Amino acid sequence: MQVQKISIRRAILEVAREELFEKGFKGTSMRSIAQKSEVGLSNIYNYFKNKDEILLAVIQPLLNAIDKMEAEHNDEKNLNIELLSSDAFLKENIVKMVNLVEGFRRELRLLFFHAYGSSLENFKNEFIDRSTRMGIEFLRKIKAKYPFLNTEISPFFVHVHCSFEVTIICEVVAHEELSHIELERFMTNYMQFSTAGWKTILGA
Amino acid sequence: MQVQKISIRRAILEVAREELFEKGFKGTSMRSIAQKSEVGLSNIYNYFKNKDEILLAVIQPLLNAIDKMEAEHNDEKNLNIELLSSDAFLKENIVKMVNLVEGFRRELRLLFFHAYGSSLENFKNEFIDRSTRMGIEFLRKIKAKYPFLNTEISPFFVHVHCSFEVTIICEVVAHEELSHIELERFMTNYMQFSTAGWKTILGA
Amino acid sequence: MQVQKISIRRAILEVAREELFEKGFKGTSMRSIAQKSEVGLSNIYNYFKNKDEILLAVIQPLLNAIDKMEAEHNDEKNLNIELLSSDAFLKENIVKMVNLVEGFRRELRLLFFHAYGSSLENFKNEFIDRSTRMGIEFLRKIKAKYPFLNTEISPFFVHVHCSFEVTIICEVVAHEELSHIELERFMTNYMQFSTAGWKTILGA
Amino acid sequence: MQVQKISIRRAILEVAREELFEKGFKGTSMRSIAQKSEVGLSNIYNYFKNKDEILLAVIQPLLNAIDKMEAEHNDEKNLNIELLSSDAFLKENIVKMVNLVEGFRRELRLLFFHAYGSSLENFKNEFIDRSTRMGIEFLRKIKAKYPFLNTEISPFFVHVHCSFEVTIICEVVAHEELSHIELERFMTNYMQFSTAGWKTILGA
DNA sequence: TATGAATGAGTCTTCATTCAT
DNA sequence: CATGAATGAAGACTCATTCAT
Repeated sequence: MQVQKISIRRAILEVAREELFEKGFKGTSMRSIAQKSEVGLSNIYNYFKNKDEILLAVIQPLLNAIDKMEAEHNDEKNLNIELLSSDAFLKENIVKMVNLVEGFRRELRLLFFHAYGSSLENFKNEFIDRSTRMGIEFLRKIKAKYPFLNTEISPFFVHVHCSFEVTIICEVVAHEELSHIELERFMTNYMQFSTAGWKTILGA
Repeated sequence: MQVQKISIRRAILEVAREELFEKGFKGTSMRSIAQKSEVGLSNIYNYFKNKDEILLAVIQPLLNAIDKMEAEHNDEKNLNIELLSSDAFLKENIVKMVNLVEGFRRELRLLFFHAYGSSLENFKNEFIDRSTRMGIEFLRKIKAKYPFLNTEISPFFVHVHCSFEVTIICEVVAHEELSHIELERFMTNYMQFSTAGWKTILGA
Repeated sequence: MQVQKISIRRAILEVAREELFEKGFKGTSMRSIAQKSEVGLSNIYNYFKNKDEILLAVIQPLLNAIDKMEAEHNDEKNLNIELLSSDAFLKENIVKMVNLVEGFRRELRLLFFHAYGSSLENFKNEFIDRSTRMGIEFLRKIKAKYPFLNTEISPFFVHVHCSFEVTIICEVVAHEELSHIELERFMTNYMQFSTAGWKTILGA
Repeated sequence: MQVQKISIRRAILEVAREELFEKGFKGTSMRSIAQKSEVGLSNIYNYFKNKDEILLAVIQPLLNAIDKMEAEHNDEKNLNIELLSSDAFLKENIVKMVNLVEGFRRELRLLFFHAYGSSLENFKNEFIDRSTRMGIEFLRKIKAKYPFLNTEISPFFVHVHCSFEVTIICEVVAHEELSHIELERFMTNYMQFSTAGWKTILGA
């Protein structure tokens, strides 16, 4: 019973994953999930409240990974000026992002590009807003620790910067064909660009 | 006669504009346009071939403005290293973008966020790709003119950079509430950031 | 005025011909005729009562040719037993048919295959019925002239035979790719077949 | 449950049959089927993928019968010259056809005359083509067995002959009013006609 | 004569979800 | 827990024809 229940749930999810990845949220129909998973259409509703919840379940692992990343990012130990402008720090960040992409490419594509019509439709913006708040808070704390820094930075600039980071993720997700070497070159360019930028802005 | 025809076309378009701005392409139904404009549903098809064409008509002014911007941007006279790293040049660019946003905020929102299902669904990506090609070409020419420059820049970085610019537009579009002064501050920050970044990368 | 009227009528017809030949009666829309002939949609109704009448006008030349053929076929001078079973007579008939096809291939295709929805939808059957009546009458007369003949022939057989002749037309129409030589061979076969058949049946 | 499903499917089919027989494929609307069968319009789509599939279901018994006839017709044991020119063989064939008509009159009318717009639109031609291929093959084999026969028969004549057979079916279908006795007389005539024809052609 | 505008009924199909059993 | 049946609103688009001017 319990066992079977789990196996059916899994069957539904496996099929739903493929369908969602392939056709996006709107393009995926409950019917097709039912047929391909060989679970009765209405029975699906015994396992998931609605289509949206299926999407959530499919995306959940990615959501967890993102949460984890956010938590780490927000860690107090990062409150360090040397870290901030060091290549290592930046590199760590970007590598994290790339890892995320490589671990969850299809989920990210679904979440960022094909969640139209679902409750996650605005996830990207919400994520950016969350990051922005954290970024501003971070600047506040840094200022407290290193008073000589210029932190009179436009909150909207922080916002846009967070949006940039998501943009990078999106672009890497979208360009599956990128070779590893091309990605390396990009990262080098971006790090130089970004480090120089931040140094100038912070007056560090 | 002629007058009336135009007036009805206008009536349809006005209603369609509102509907599209409000509910996006998919969310807008021909029925609702017909009802609200008090034009017979089938009669609409005497004025527009299909729903997509209505969207096109609504978006056209924006499309024209974008074309114009692209053309200017691509102008040969910009092939100048001093311009490139000058605040003035950058500022001009960003101001153009902001103007575009202020003139076509709702159209841009429609085009970039709610064109799902229409022929303009991929406009953003196509625009970025176009910009990328132009950007790479620009770097090639600049290199020819100033051989000492480092232009070994990852094409994907150029791509991402173009994507950044679109991101800025999107963010400004999305944040209607931004005060002019906050916008100014953002622009200052961004220009510093960006100029420093490009200088470093180009080794200029 | 009068001149122009005729020229417009002609313009409509020319376009309609193409459209009808290409897409059949149902597939041809008044709108497309209007657009391609550059005549106002509603103006067409000043020249033709409705879509059906356009079809009639297009088909008219063929209808005339068929009428003429029917008239000849029914000519008293054919009331001759030697003619009946002679190759020459048969050959004449079949050659007439082939000529008809070569002169009006597209019209025939339209009339026989793509008149669905029009008043000519049943032309084929009506034509066959007419031919049948004539055929039966012919047999009656022949019997009067040559009493020894067996003319106790099933009326339905006559009907089917007429249907066969139309079938031949249809098949020749449909197989545009037939070489002349292949057609000749077919005609030889058919004439042998048919002559032998009729001789046996008539007991001649 | 299972019972009801079948009963509803049957209800739909019964109504659809009548409608299709009465008004043809194009003339039959899903709406009318829904209303007359008292099944929700969209519910119909739980039983049939689309209108075409309903037609298929209605026609299926006929299709099976035709398949069976084709298979028998193609049987090796028919490869016999005596059979070929014997009345018995011909009679068997034609009787089969007449039986088919009497068993499936309305289906045949639907299939041959009113399937416009469906996937069976070209069934008649496809059937004739299939028969033609079989006929030509048959002649080839017969020639191998009886080398003295003239089998230099125009492929197009074979084609037309197959078309004739279908024509007979069509005509019998169309003339419901035919008495049995009239049909018998027709068959006698046709057999005489046809036997004489083939004998002459084959030089047998 | 000519035109643009209008009509209105019509087409098939899709979908997430719920209900009764 | 499972199922088949049902729902009902919604979707875009087509067409021959007529009307008012």
